Amino acid sequence: MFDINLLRNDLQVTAEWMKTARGYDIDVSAFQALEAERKSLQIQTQDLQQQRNLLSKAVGQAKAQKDDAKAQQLLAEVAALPEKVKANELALAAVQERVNAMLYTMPNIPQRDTPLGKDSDDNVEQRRWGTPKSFDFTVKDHVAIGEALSAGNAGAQLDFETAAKLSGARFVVMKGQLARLHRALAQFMLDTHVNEHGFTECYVPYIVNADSMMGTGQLPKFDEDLFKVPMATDDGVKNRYLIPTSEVSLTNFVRDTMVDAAALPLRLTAHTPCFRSEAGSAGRDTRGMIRQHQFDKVEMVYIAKPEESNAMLEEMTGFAEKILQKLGLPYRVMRLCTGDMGAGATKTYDLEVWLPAQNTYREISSCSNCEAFQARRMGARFKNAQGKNEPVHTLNGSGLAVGRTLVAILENYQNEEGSVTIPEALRPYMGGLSLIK
RNA sequence: GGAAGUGUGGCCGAGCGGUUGAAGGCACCGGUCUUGAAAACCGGCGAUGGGGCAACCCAUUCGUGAGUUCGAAUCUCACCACUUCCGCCA
Repeated sequence: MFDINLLRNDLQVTAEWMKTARGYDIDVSAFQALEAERKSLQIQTQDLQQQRNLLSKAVGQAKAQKDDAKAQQLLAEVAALPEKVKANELALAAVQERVNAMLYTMPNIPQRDTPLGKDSDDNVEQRRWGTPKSFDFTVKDHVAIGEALSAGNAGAQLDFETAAKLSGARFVVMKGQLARLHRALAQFMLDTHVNEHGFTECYVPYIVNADSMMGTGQLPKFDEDLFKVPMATDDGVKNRYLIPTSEVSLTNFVRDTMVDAAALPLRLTAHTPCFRSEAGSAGRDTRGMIRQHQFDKVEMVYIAKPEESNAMLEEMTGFAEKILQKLGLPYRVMRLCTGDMGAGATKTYDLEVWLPAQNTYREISSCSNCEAFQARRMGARFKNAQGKNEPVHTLNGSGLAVGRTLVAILENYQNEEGSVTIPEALRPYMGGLSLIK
């Protein structure tokens, strides 16, 4: 949720930056009018409430003193008040509702040093690691490689046809060693984060309620990207939602809680499937495993103190890079420009892995500092050094997207005769196997 | 699915329709004592929002939402969550 104090205290400057960075128009005069209305209504309402409270207390006192005449007189005096109070309360709630709707639908404010830009073309490269291998044969893409690998009498190791029969487009079936490689990747990532990076491994629900989706910002604005699960309750059917990322489950751990300051930063990780309807991306990446309705991801979430959150973003990004390094996959780190950042983020690094068949780098991880945006929505706070309650900062990043990592391994480690070499780091997870063929 | 019960501040826990934001305890902060610490003792201590330059004042808040009432933590209804027992079950 957008910080209302930025609008109250620094409206012009905030509006200008939001326009420049997000192309988002804050209606300055509408906000000021709404604030003025809220203010006068609130003062008026509270004044009426006070009158009612004082008179009611007096009634109690009179009755305690057995002064019935006085009590009757006071009762006559209050009689008209409750109705007025009620009317004012309703009007105030309506105005506050409008203010909230505004704050809940606004994207977060990017950090000031964010590179300006329209889309991914304007992202700024920070560094590269590894050198793309040169092949002395024509490289195949992961689809061709995987479909040519045999799982014996079960058919191809990578099977989109069967997946389409079962579920439709944008799903995949993996079999045999490829399925095992997929599992191995998730195990390897999780183990690395837990054993070397100090994360707590978590198992989390894949279906969450609307409050959780609201907390991390998927709702109310991005409803159409979510898969809904109608669940019967005593008063009808209510939607729950399949998680589009375990960021939702992990970050909402701290919803409505006072987090112990001494416990910060919290480093949480989980391996889960992610479900995305991919509404509006018809025609993009239709071939292969790059863009699916269901994919696995190992997620990293931090709950941090405000003063350390940017440093934690660097740390988290480094941990994601570590996975790629261990797998020997060339990548580059991009600082996202204003136009390419997600709505909740103030600062984001994307990791892009080299895909030889596409002859380009493709996103495999995204690490963001959301600052207090989600924490304000969630009511996640801690006691700061001054003893005041303050929203925590939340960060999330992929560490990594498992499906896309599998794609990168198939393509970068392919051999001329169609086999795929298994990176050293994964062999312990593959029973010592060094080659898929 | 059936039955019963519970939901109060950072945590535990008391609470009669009336000056109850709510006893008590823990934790925390300040102080006394001590070479230092602990213990003991004294004092302070919820949150959110609003008004005010400020001292301060006001409103809201006892799972959530409606309702009864001049007045609700307390009464009524609905919902949510949790606990226990029974049934079913990977």
